[in-house]
Amino acid sequence: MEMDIENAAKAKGEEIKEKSVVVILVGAPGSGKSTFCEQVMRSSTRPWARICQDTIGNGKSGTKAQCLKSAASALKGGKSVFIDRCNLDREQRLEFVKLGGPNVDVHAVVLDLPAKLCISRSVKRTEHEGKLQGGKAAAVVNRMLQKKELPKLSEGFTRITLCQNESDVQACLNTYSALGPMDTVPNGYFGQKNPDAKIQLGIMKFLKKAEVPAAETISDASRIQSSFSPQVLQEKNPGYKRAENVSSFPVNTAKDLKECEDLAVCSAGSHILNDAPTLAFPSISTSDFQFDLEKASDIIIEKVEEFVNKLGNVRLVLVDLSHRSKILSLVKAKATEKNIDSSKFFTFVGDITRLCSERGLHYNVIANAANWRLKPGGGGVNASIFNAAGPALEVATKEQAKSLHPGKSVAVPLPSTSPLFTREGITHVIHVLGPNMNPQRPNCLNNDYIVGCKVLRDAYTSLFEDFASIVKTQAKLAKGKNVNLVTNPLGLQEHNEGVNTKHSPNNDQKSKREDVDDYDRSKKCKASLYEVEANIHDFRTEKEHTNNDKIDASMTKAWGSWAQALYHIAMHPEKHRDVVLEILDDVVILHDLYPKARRHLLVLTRYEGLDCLTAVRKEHLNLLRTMHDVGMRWVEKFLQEDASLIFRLGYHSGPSMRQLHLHVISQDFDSKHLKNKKHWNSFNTAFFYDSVDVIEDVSNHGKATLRDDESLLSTELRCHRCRSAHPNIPRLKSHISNCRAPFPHSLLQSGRLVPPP
DNA sequence: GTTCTAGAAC
DNA sequence: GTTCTAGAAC
Repeated sequence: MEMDIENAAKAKGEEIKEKSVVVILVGAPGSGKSTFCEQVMRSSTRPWARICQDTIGNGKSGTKAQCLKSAASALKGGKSVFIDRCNLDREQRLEFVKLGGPNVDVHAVVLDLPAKLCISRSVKRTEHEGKLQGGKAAAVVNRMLQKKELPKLSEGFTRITLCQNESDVQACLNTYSALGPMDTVPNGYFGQKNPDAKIQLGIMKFLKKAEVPAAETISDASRIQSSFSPQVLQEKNPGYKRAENVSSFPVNTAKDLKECEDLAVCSAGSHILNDAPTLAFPSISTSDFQFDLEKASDIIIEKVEEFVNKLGNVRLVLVDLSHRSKILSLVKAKATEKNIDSSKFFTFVGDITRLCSERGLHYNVIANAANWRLKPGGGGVNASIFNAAGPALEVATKEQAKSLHPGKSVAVPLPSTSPLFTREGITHVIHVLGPNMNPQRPNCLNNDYIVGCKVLRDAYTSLFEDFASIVKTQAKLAKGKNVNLVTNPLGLQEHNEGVNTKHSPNNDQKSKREDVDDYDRSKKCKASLYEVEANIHDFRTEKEHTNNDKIDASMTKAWGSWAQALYHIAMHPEKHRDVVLEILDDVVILHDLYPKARRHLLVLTRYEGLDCLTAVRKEHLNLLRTMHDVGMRWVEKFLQEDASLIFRLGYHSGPSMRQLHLHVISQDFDSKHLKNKKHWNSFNTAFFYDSVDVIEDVSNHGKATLRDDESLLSTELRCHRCRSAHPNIPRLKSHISNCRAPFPHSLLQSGRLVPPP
C-alpha cells in the first residue's frame, strides 16, 4: 500500500513528503523502553515526541486516551512519536497502530529481554516515573509478561524490530538514532530468530563447513586425493596399522573421481568433500528377502522425500555393490524425476564398509540389513558389516537389543576399537529389519504386499528417525562442552596411540600443506563424534584407570568415576544396606543422597547396561511400569505420613549418573541441597520427563522422544506453580516456600502430579 | 552428582 | 563487603 502511494507520487512528479513514524515500544517494565527513547532523541536529528503514559497525567497515572490525543497532535506538528508504554498485547496496541496513514508509518520496537533482567532493573529503580519499584516490581513484571503477545506485521506495522538481548537493542538504537528528517528505514520483520538456526549453526560450526565451500574445491582433484589418501593417514597417525601395502591402496585419482561422478546422481566432488552428517544405507529387503524392486524403490523415494527436508543439513546415500544394481538405477531415476535435492540424497556404488577409505565418501552412520537375531553371518550386507566392524559390534549390539522385529531398527554406537570407526570414521551402525518375501526364510509374508509395504515403510521411517536422533545429539555436543577436543582434535588420537606429543593448532607452526588442514578437519569430525559416546573428562583420566571396565569393547558412553555410584548400588544392593530402602528382582529403591525436596527417592533398575532413557526400548516397557508402580507405592506410604505432599515421578533426560533411575520427588523443593539453576531446572523444565509420558512414548513410538537439551538447564528460573520468574536461587526458594498458586494445566493432566491437588 | 572458588553482580 | 553464579576438579 505504502509503496503504491509513493510510486504514484513519484509518477506524478511530486516531491515525496517527509514521513513521520510512530514507534510503538513493546516491553515489560524494566525492559529499557524509556532509555531507548531518550537515547534516540539525543542523537537523532529528526524531531521526536515521547508519549509516556507514566508522565502524561502530570502526577496522576495517565490514560490511554491522553496518550492517543497527545500522539495525534505531535504527528500533526510534523513530529515522529514514541509510544512509551508496555503495549504488550495486541489490544493495547490497536488504537496506536491506527495513528498510521499515508504519511505516517507505524513501527514496533520489541524489547523482549529476559524477565529476570527486567525484574532486577525494576526492583533497583528509585525514581521510576510509574512508581514501580522495589518488591512489587517482580510480581507486576511477571503478571504483565504472562499476557505478552509479540506484535505481527498483520496488525498494521510496516516494520517490527525484535530485540532479545543487549546487542539487538544496541543495533536497533543505532538504526533509529541515525534517522534524519528525510530518512526512511526498510519495512519488514527484523530480528526474528529462526528456531532451527541454532542447531544448524551448531552443525556448521562443528563441521567447519564454512571453510569448505564445495564449489571452490570441486575441481581440485589432487586435494581430494591427498586429504583422504592413506599416506596422509599414516603420516599423522603412526599407530594406525593397515594390512595392505600402502602403494596398493586405492587412491582417489581424477579418473576415479570421474567414475564417481558418473555413478552419483550429481557430481561426486561435492559429495566427497561434503562433511555433512551422512547415512549410508543398503536397500532393505530387496536382496535375500526378495522384495519387489519397483515397490521397494517407490518406498525408498517416498521415505527419502519425507525425511530429506526434515533432517536439515544431512545426507542420505543409498549404496549398492555393483554398477549394474537394479534397485540403484530405479531409485536414481525416480529421484531425478521427483527432483529430490541431489546434494542431500544420492546413490553410490561401493562396499558400504569402505566408502571413505576406498571411495573417498565422508560418512558417519551406516545402516545394516540385519537379521532378527541381530547376529553376524548369513551373507550379504549383514555378514560384511559384522566382519568389517569386528567382534566389538556384536557386543555393542547385544547391549542395545537382543532381537529385532520386522519394520524396526536399533542404533548401536560403534566402539572406538572397531576398524569401521578408526578407518572409516563411522560412529554408529543402525540395524534394520525389513519384511521377508522369501519363502525359504522364516516369517515369509506369502506375497502379502499390503503388509509388506507397510513394514518396509516402517523400517525406513525407523532408520531415518534413528539417524536424526544421532545427528541431533552430535550437533548438540558439537556446540556444547567439547570445545577442548575440537580445538585439539588429535587429543583422542594422541591418547589412543599413547603418543604424548602436544599438538595445539594455536602453537603449532602453520601446516605445511593445505591438505593437512583437510585431514585435521576430518579428524576433528571423528574426534567430535567420538565425544558423543565418551565424555571428555574420561580421556584425561583413562590413563589412570586402564583396567576400568568402562573402556571395554562395549563402551557406549563413558561415565566419570563419580557417576558410577548408582551402578554399583544396582549391581550389589546388599552391600549398600545403609542407603537402600528396598531390594526387588528388577529394581532397588533408595533415598537420593542429596534430596532436593522433603521426600526424594530413586527407583533404580538392576538391569546392567541400561544407563539412561536414550537406551530404553519397547522391551523395557514392563520394567518402566514396574519402576512407576514401585514409586507409586512409596508415594502412598509418604502420603499417609503427610497428606499435604504432592509428588511427581520422572526421569532426567540427560542424567549425570549412570544406571537408569526414576526420581520420586515431592513438589515442595524444600531442601538445602537444592542450590543452583541446574538443580531447579532439571526437575522443573522439559528436562524432567514424567514417568507417565515415558511409558506412553515408549509404547507408542518404541522409544522416549529425545529432549535433553542442555539449554533447558540454564533457562531462567520460574516458579513451578505460578510460572513467575525469579532472578536467583535464594529469591526463587523464598518465593516457592509461600506460593500456593495452582499448578500449571499441563501438570494437572495425565496423572503427572500425585495426588492431583 | 558435589565441592571449591574466582570473580561478577549487587 | 557480601551474595551469587558458573566452571573446573573430583
